[in-house]
Order: sequence, then structure tokens, then C-alpha cells
Amino acid sequence: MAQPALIESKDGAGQGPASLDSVLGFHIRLAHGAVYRHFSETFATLGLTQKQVSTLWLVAEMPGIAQSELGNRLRMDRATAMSIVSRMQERGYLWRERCPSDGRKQLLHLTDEGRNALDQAKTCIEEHERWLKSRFTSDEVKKLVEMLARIHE
Amino acid sequence: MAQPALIESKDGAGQGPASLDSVLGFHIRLAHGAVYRHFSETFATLGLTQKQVSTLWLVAEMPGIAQSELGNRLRMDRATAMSIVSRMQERGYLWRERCPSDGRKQLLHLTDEGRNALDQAKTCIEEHERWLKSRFTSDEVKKLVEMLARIHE
DNA sequence: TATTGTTATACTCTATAACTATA
DNA sequence: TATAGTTATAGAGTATAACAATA
Repeated sequence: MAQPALIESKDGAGQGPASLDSVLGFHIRLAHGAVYRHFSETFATLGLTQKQVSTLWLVAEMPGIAQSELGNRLRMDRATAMSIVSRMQERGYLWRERCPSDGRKQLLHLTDEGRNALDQAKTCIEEHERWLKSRFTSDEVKKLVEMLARIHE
Repeated sequence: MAQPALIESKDGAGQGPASLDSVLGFHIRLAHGAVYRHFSETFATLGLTQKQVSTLWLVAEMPGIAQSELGNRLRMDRATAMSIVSRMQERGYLWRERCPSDGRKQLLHLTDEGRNALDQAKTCIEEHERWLKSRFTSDEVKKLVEMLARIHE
């Protein structure tokens, strides 16, 4: 983790990236990988993944959210949302309620166990975020979040 | 993709993130997902993944790089590097050379076919990067890359 | 017809473990 | 002992396709 990721090199004059190191998408992927790995270590004991925590958190923030809406907000398609919600249900962290006004929809709610798991997860998130944010000033964090949001919104 | 990713909410006073939307790691993951999806669309016809392109590109930049060193630079463990290098070899894009001075190492080289594939890939990358960078000024891109590098270096 | 959920399937990435060969 | 590669295995995320139920 000490050496530079790639050789030093600059972009050519208008003919595309000369070096892999100048590709923005490349850095997003590497940064995501580093965050993913640290997250996994932090959450090894809890046995929850990023997506699973995001799901519990969002359901806690919006009780009764439809499964499809959860997918939209976490940028998952139906099949992916389905598999994650099902796993969280199997573990007893949330339950599905058939929507009375629209029989197609499944409304999601946390169980007490799910709320407990989320509380523990939030403590881990704090630690994880401290590790991540320690390399930035608070202004930089704000700017970084704002720029990343421009990508995924 | 139009609506805000999450409900509006701010952090509490020193007791951790109040809303998922204020978690930096969350935005990194969503941004990575958006980039991943656009990349996949752009590269559907070429049939190459991000990791595969990175691998070809790095071998082109550093001919004779050892497989282990490739893994270090692209932040993959041995097993992951192995599977990606093997697939690129199966497709005839690179070949392994046993290192004469250290019999444990495999030195990597692109084939002519691999160089062709990389050239095509770079054209796609340009298009992909234009899509990605269009939301930023060039100063912002520089700042973003620099901040992301602080995470993965 | 469109939306939502469901199931089945497949592929990539990631990681661990165990094994071999070499240093 | 340590390093490099190899193989096997497993889990997570992502996506597509096909199907049923509902609007």
C-alpha cells in the first residue's frame, strides 16, 4: 500500500489518457475496493455487507418503503433487491407486508432484531467512517461527497 | 436517476451519522456502481471488464511485470490476479514467461492481439471518461483523482 | 400494457485454504 | 521460512430472462 499505484505519466495532447493512472474511473474503482476491504474487516464479526447495512438503514429511515423503491434508491435492480431483502428476512431483520392499496407492492419493516443489528452496525460505520475521513479536512469531505453524488444521482 | 438518493437530513452533534446520505463510504459505493454500469454498457461489444482492461493496460505499460506485482498494483490478491491473467491468456491477449533469474515468478507480456484489444479498449475508455468527467471542471477532476488516490494508496 | 415481485441462472470479483515449486 | 504461483471452493453483487399477480 506504500508505493504509488502506477508509473508517473501525463496525458497526451488531446488523444486520450496516456497512462492508466490518469483515468478517473480507475481511481474510483481502486478507492471503492479499499473501502470495501476495510468495511469487510470492520464488519467481519457482525456478518453484514455494505448492501445489507444500507438496506436496513434505509428501511429504518423510511418504514413501509416498497421493495421496488428500495431498489431505486440503492441503485439495485429488482432481482438484486429481492435477494438482499430475502436474506435480511431469513435472518429475521425485516418483514414484508403486502400493500393494502396496491397488491403488487411489498412494504418493508424492520424487526426489533433488525433494529438492534442496525444499531450495532452504525457503531461500526462510525469507526469505518473515521478511518476513511481521517485523510480529509471536513471541507474536503463535503466536496468529495458532493462530487460523488454528481456521479450517482 | 432523477430523484435524490435519500431523504434530506444532517448529522447529529458528534454522535455519528444520522442519515445514510451523510456516509462517505455510501457515496463511494453508489458512484462506483454507476461507473461500473456505464463501463459495462460501453464495453458490452468488446467483452472486457474493468479489471481485464486495467490488466492489459498495466502489462502494456510495464512489459515483463511479474504476476504478483500486477496484483499489488491493481490491489488484487494472488488468486484474483491468477484468474484474470489466465482468462486473458486463454483469449490470447497475453503470455507468461518464466523468469530466468527467479523461477518462482511469471513475467507477463501482451500479444499482438492483446495490443489490438487494448487499443480498442482505450477508445472506449475515452468515451467512458468523457461521460464521467463531463460533470466536472478540469480542476475538479484533478482534485477528485487526488482525493481518491489518498484512499487507495 | 405496465409494474411489481419472484425464481432461476450465469458471470465477475473477492477471498480463503491448501498445495507445489523456488528462493 | 518466505515468496510466487496454482487450484479448488465459496459468497456477494450484478444482471438477464421468464413467469405470475396486480394495476
